[in-house]
Amino acid sequence: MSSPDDDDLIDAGDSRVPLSQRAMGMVSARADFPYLDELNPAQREAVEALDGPVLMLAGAGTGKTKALMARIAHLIETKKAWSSQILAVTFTNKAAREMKDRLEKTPYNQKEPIRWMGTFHALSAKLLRRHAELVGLKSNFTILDTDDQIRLLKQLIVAENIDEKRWPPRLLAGIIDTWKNLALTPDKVPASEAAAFNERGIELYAQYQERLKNLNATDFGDLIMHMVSVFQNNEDILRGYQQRFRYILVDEYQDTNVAQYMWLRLLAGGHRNICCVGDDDQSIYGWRGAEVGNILKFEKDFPGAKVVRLEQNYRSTPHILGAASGVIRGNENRLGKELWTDKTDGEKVRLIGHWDGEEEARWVGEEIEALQRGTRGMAPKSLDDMAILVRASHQMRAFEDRFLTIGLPYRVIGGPRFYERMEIRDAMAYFRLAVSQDDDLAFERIVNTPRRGLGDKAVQTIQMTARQNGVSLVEGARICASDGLIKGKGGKSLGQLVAQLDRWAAIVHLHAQPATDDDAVVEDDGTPMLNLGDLPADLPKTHIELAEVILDESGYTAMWQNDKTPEAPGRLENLKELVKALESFENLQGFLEHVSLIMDNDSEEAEEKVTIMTLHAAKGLEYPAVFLPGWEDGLFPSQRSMDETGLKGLEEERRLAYVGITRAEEVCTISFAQNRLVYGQWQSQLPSRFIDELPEEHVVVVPSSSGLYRNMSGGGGGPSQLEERAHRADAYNSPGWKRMSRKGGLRRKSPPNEGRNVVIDLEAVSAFTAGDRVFHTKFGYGTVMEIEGDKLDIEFDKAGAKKVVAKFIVPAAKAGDVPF
DNA sequence: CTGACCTTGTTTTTT
DNA sequence: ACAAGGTCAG
Repeated sequence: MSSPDDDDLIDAGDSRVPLSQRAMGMVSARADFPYLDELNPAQREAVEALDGPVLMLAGAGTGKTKALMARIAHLIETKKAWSSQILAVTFTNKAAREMKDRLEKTPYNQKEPIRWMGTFHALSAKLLRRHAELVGLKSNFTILDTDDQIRLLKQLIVAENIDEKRWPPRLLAGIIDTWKNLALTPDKVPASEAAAFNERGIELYAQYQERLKNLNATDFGDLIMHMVSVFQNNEDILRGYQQRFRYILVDEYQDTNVAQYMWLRLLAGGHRNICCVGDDDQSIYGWRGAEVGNILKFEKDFPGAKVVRLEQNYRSTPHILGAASGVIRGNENRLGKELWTDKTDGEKVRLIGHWDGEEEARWVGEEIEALQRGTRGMAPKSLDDMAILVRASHQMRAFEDRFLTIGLPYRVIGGPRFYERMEIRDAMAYFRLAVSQDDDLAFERIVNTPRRGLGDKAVQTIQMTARQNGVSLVEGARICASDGLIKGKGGKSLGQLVAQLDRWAAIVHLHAQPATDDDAVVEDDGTPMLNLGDLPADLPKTHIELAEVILDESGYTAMWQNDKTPEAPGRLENLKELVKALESFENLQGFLEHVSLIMDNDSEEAEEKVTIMTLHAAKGLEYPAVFLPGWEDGLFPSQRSMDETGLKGLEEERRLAYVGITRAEEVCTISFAQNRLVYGQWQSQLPSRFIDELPEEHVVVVPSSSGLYRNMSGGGGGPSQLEERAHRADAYNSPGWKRMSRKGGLRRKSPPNEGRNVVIDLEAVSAFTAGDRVFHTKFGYGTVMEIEGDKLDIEFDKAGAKKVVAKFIVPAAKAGDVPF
């Protein structure tokens, strides 16, 4: 296990603190600090204001990372601080890694890297491991993810005999999270909050915390909240860290929640050398506890704070900036900032209305191909330079379907993360058990995976036995197996499992060696250096081999090898990748400790692809060409957001629109559809109110094939906006539309423009006859058995029999070709 | 214990 | 429409 004190507060770094006074005299000629010359005046101001609180209001694309890097360089070059005295906080591992990479590339890269650079959670975990006992944990506590958290809550709810229907674990998890985001321990939850979920909620919260303590575990929220408690209740410890971290840098400050804010305030409390970088106009995570208020009241919280605005944008054309500014101007609650640029040329933001979502997707596909060829006098663009940003992930489907049929390569960002995948979590549960047999959650997860004939009943018996004897589930299982409490096949396989667990644990024990505390919060690249020469030859020699053995012996690998579903090969592939990831760690323990906090899977693909993702996922990214589809009231701004949080919600949606537009460098295309399939029902849509807010002089309306959207207005403000919207709504009440919608009825399967589709479908169907060999992008190869209407009955080689709409099918011979 | 049905709730997502 | 999660019969 790690030695938590190895670089504690009073390390060498602190005893030879470079006194600021001494350093001050040396800051004079700029020639000493050439990186300052690369900055614009605002950036330089932010960089040179090293002492005292600073708020860097950095608009989209204004070079805030550059300024941050320069600031770190400046802190070190002016000898204000050693790198070990700088605390740099980010929200995502990606941001932390990026910062680290970029810093390494600067010529001012310090001899030693900034060790205290990482996410709130990673840094908190690192700190909490040193002080775990103060909140009733051991230093090797495990960090549960959301899935574990919910399963635990579910157990609690069931144990308490509470109706699961009325109080779903997910809901309770959400409420507890909210409280934790506010740094409210169970004893501090105010009565007013309690009313929201009945007193029972607090009770359950307290029980849940108790249970976590017993499991020696934390959830994500705990990491921050526990550290706030530690700081609040232990002045000496707090003072130690205040002294150690002489300079604090915070990225994406607008995303901090209350608990994180307290965390920062406590740490910055002494010297007040805190520099927060953020953009109130890009605060889009209010729904998960982020407090825009934190950034809005910075000056009040840190009196005498210097506020620097970075407003020169290096990313987008003037029209794109103009459109974005026009939209964001609609928000009341903002500090105020206006982006500007040196650039002079560039196209206007394009706006187009479509008949329905399908047509929208088709049009975007064509536009992408046009951009690829080079259009409107622009040089050809790579697919990597284009992105489609949607409000909700279900919007992606239409694009995926379309791109699949025309063979346009795309990548979807988002979706389940690597370590959230079932197979990865299962494998990890095995590893966790090998390392610690006390891990009840892990045991529950894998006890019947692969199938061992141990269902609910058996698990209940094990749980009862464990509880009666006051031991872990593994011990309980051991008793059940040996005492024959579980009979037959199940009992036998349970005995086997326990024996295997013992064997793996023994091997882990053999491998055990004095571990070194690794300080790389961002990433660990320690190479495995095991010295296990004295192990019997047939035993796995490294943790990597052990992992393979575990997956093999448990039958887990075999389970997927025998699985016929098309996902199975991918899952096996993921398992291989997981084992490979072990290489960067010294042992299983080290791996497990870090994986919950740092494992991402952004593997770089070689092929050029269009990116499809949500607006949220796009924050911080930029693309030469951006498509913003689905700008329809109710979808964007989202109805739910407005219903739940009213004006606040609407303003956050507007910021989302701002984020979307400002992702674009050269080409920005906004679109909406007049009809959309919502929860299986056709709905007629109104263009988004944000469209009215786009200044006319920065927008050009593109004629669409359905031609229903004619008069584009500038949003002049005032009552005319409503009029305009109503006026445009007329387009949807045209005789043609009325006829369509009446004909469409409620049960129609095809969209209101059925005529066109039927033709296509029939064409598509007629291309096949029974017995044809065909290909489908998701199900693979198969044989046509029968034709029913526009659907084909296909017996897929891997995926079995399925009915598929003909247009998704390609003759096997030219798989990948466009079907029409 | 498992597979076939039925009910339910559908924004955004990190750690 | 559709996926996920729960229920219930074999």
